Amino acid sequence: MKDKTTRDLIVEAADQLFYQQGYEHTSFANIADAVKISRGNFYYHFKTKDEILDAVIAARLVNTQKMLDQWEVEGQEPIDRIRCFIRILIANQTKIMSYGCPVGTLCNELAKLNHASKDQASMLFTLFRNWLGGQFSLLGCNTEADAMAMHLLARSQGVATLANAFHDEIFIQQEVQQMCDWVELCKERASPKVV
Amino acid sequence: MKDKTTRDLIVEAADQLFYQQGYEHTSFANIADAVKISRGNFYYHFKTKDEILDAVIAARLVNTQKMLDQWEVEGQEPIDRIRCFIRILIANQTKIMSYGCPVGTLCNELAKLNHASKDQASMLFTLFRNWLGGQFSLLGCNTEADAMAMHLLARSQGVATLANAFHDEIFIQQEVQQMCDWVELCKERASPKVV
DNA sequence: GTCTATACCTGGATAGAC
DNA sequence: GTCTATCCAGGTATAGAC
Repeated sequence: MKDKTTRDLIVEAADQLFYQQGYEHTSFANIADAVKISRGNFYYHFKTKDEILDAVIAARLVNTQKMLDQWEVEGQEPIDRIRCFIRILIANQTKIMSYGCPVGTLCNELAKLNHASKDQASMLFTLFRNWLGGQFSLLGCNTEADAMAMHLLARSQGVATLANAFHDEIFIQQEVQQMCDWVELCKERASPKVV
Repeated sequence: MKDKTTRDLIVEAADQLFYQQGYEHTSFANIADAVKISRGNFYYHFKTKDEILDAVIAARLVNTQKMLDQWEVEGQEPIDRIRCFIRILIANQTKIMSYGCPVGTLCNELAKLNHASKDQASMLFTLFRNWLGGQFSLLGCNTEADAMAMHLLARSQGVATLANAFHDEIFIQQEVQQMCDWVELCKERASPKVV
């Protein structure tokens, strides 16, 4: 269970490099160097570059789902769980300022390439969307739960894009605070405290 | 004043292609085809691909400034002008759903390439930021004007990213409406109507 | 200013030895 | 399963004729 196969190592390295350099800009040589295997060996594990991309997306889907499951445990109330989501902007702020959001930037790139796997990449967003939608439902925002999930997802995406462009972590923190306030407000509107 | 030079045509074609396909994915051959000149001729006008990128960014800066100046004329009140900004999401929704925001996606790509011109590309955001900041100041939100500009910029970026991933124009329209409502609220808070 | 031809390199992909 | 050697396409860039 502990030692990773070469295939796993390739996927892991590719995942990182695709994030940091972009899919197209990352060559087999780059990945091979990172894993410390020869380029030829590569093709034993993956026949094409597209196959690696698919494997990377699949791995991200699994890891994302795990993270969501984890938040389900960590956050007692729906509002706490939503805050877990918002706070990834803080937790990952250094990376975000350098490379943007891993999901958003990948979707952007694949859309421009009109790549066959672009819809698969969007599934990463769908995972967050559905999970957030579920939390907003639990919060009492039944009819608008999905719209609110999309709204929050969009705001966090925008923050990542601008934080990347301006390298501004104060901005991230301000916006995170505002998003938390907004969720709080949503909750109160959905089930007003009886005073 | 009317006939465009070959250089202008190259910049125009490159601008479009960089937007639709991304900078890296666009080859000289692509641009040459679009302009209907030979690849060789290319190098008479630009020595390297980076030079074309710089020219494209410079052109976008000029065009963006023109657009902002235009909004200054079109919108009587600051709030009308800010609405001009918000509504580009609607005006360009088809393109946005296919290729995302031209500014955000370019900045993302150049950041990953760690390209020398990435800061120049971010200047496009700065143009919007400062202009919006000016409008929010006029609206009466003096101390927070810049933060509000950044907030609105971020929200529109996020909307573009998700609209691209989900190809959802209803979502764009809903979010545009919410942004307009938010600006309205900002205005009222800054200078409350005396009833 | 525009063209053709071409040099040169990188990157994806294959073949076959070990 | 991993390696070396190699092929081939495509992309940047140059030279030089017109």
